[in-house]
Amino acid sequence: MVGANAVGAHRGEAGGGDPAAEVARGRRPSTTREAIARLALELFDRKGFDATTVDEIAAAVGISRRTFFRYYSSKRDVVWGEFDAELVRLRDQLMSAPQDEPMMDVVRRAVVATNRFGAGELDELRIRMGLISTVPALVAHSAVRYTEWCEVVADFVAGRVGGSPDDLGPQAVARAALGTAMAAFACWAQHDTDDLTGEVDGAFRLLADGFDEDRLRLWVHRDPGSGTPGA
Amino acid sequence: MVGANAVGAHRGEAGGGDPAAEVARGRRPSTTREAIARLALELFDRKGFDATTVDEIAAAVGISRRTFFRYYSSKRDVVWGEFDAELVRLRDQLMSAPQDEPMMDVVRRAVVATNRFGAGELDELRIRMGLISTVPALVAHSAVRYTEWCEVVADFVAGRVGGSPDDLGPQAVARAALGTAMAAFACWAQHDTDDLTGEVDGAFRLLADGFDEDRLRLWVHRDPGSGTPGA
DNA sequence: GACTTTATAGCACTCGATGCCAAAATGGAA
DNA sequence: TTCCATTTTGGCATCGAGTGCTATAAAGTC
Repeated sequence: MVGANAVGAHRGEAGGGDPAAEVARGRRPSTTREAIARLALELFDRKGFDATTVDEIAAAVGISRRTFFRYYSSKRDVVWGEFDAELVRLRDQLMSAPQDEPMMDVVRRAVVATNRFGAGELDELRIRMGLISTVPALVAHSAVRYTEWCEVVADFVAGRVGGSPDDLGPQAVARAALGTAMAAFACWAQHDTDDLTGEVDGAFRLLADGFDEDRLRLWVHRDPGSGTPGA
Repeated sequence: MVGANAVGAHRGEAGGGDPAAEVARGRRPSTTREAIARLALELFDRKGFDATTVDEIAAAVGISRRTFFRYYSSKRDVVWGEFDAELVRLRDQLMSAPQDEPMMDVVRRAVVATNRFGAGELDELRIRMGLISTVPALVAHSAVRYTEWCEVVADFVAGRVGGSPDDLGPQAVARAALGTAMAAFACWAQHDTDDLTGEVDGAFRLLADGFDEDRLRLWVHRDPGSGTPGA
C-alpha cells in the first residue's frame, strides 16, 4: 500500500496520562481523526459538502471507505471535530461557578469561556460554523449534537431552581440559551467581525434582559467595536 | 390495479377559491397527502420511525414507492403535515399586532394563537411532536423546518428594532423564541398535561423576564393547573 | 516462527432519494 | 368513436450514506 504508516510517530503517547502506559500492540493506525478532518474540510470548502462523497474523502486521506467510517460514524460528524470535549468544559464551567452568582450570568460566562479561540483556530472554525449553519444536511445534524449541549445547561438550571432537567423551566432556559449562542455563531461566521467573544457576550446580555425592545434597538444601532450597550 | 380511484370524489374542489375552476383533466390522483400521513403515522407509532420503510408505507397506502415521493419529498416530511400553512398564520399574527404592543408580548401571543388545537387534533399532534422531539432523524430534520419559522420571527423583530433580519439581534430573539416554544412542545408531548396553551404561554413569559431566577423557581414549584405565576 | 492483538480493505447489502420513460387514466375535440 | 392533450402513476436504473461480516496485513510477544 502506498503511504502506509505515515503516522508511525503517534505510538508512545499515553492518551490521557495512563500510568500503565501499555506498549501499544497490534497494527498501527494509518491516519488520525485530525488528518481526516483537515482534508475533508478542505474538500467541503472547495466543492461543497453535498458534492463531496465519502469515497473522495477516503481517497484523499489514502484509506478505504470502510475505514473512514471507523474514524467518524458519519460524514456529518467530521465537521464537528472534538465537540464532546467542549461539552465537558461547559459542564465544568457551569458547575464551578459560585452559588451566589446570578444564574444567567453564570450561563453567559460559561458559554463565553468555552468559546475562546486563538487566532490560529479562527479560520478553520469559521469554515466549520459556516457549514454547520448553512448546509441543510448539517443544519439538521446540528440539532442532534446541540441536544447534548442543552442537556448540560438544563442540568445546571435544574440544580439552581429545582425540579428535573426534563421539566419545562430548565428546558426552556437551555434551548433559549442554545438559540442565542447559535445566532451569535452564525452571525459571526457570516460577517467580517473578528470579535466572536463580544458577539456571544452581547447576545446573552440581551437574553438576560428578556430581549427588552429598547435595549435591543440600542444594540442593533450600536457603533461596531464600541463595546456592549447596556452591559 | 386494486383499489384504484378510491378518491374519485376529490375532483371538483377548486383548490383555494380559484374562480376559473378548471375542470381537472388527466388521471385522478389515487390518494391524498392526508391519507398517506394517517397510515404512515400509524406505522411510525406502532413500529417506530426508523423501522418503517418507505416501501411499507407505500404498500399500506396502495401506491408505489416512487409515487410516495411525489406526495412527500422525504419520509421525514410526513411527520410535519401542513407546516407551511402554519408559518403563514404565524406571519399574519405577528404583522397584524398593534405597533404599541410590546414586542415580546406580540411574539408570545402569536405563538400561542398559532398553536391552538381542537381536542380532536391533540392525540395525533402528540404523536407528531413526540416523534419530532425524540427520534434522532426527526430531531435533525426539525432544525431545517424550524429555520423557516425563525425567519418569520426575525423578519418581525427586524421590523420593530431596525436592521436586517440576518443581524444578531433579530436572529437571537428568533432562535431563543424557537427554543422556548420547542421546550414547551417537547414537555407537553412527553407529559400528561393537556394544557398546551398554558405551557407555551408560561414559557414565553419566563423568556420575556430574562429567565429571572426567582420567577423561574416559582414556576418550577408551581401548583399544576393553578395558572401562571408572575403573569 | 507461532500466537495474539489491532487496524485495515473489500464485499454484499439495506435504505433513502432522484431521474427517466413508458403506461394508465381522464376530459375534450374531431 | 377515435384521436389528442394532460396528469398521475409505476418500474427501472442509479447514486450515495451507512452497516455487518470476513479475510488479511502489520505490529508486539513468547
